[in-house]
Amino acid sequence: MRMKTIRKEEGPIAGRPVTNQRSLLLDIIRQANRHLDADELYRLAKKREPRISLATVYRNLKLFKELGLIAERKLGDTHSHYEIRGAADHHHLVCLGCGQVIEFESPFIAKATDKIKRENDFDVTSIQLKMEGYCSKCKKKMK
Amino acid sequence: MRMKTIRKEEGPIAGRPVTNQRSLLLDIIRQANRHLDADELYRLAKKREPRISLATVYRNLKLFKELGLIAERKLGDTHSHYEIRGAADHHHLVCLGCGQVIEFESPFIAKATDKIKRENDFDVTSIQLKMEGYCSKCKKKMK
DNA sequence: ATGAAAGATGCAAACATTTGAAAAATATTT
DNA sequence: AAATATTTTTCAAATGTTTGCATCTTTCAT
Repeated sequence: MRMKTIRKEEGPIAGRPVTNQRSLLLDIIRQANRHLDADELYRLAKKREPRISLATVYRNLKLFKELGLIAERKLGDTHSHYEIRGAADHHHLVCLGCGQVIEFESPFIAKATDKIKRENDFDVTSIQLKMEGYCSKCKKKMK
Repeated sequence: MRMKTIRKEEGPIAGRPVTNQRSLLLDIIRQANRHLDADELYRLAKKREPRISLATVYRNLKLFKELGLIAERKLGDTHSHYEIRGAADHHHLVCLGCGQVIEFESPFIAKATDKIKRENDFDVTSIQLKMEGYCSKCKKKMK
């Protein structure tokens, strides 16, 4: 029995060369059930592909994001985290006082997105919504 | 007639020391009717305050953002732009193919924000919403 | 299979932003 | 008005991310 050939259109990385580095990176992100940052991903990848470079990690993160496979999270000031993009998009509310992060979903946002897509005939591959401000505790402290 | 003393609570930079650098930076941002990036702001500020440092620019941009005075825009990959925050919040739709940026407002987003504020008793000082994807032209090109 | 073309990788360097620490400025208390 | 406490500024160094270029790999068409 012959192996079935995988044509490019069928793979998740549509129309792009499938390199070892590329599928390794996507594998790692898929199997990690958490937010990873670029450096964590780089160190995990090095275990199986020791010559991989950090630039390749960044370039592929950018590609995966553009293809809508992962979501980039910029919650703190210093660096981004990445995670597999599941069915429901969720967003973040960040308190500038104590740093707590509240995740939320919103049917209003989903509606807004649909409308935007329709009105502009756009194929939206990623949504980044972050609201910042002060939670009730931190509000009080500041008075 | 005596000059009226300005107490800190009355100024726009609530409860913070009003330094030359700080008010200069806010002035420049106010008078520029466009998105400025950190480096542009730095060079403009240097004309009036030659010893100002880039670190001060960044630290104050961060402060102004937290106070809700300006909005940070992360439209490209490389660096942020900043603008005075007007009455109506607007958001951005970025095409990853051709780079065009469409600004939009949405009552759905406003509703979502209100709800989030109420449900979490949060004081929201900034909203960053960016959608990325492919416009109708770029969609077709990719086939 | 083979060769040409397109695209990806690794390295090093550039760029953008954040941070620690000492000195300076501003605000508060006496 | 002086002394003290608080916050900001500057400089330099560290961190995080992007990019140019030469080389290598994958894909496509024969």
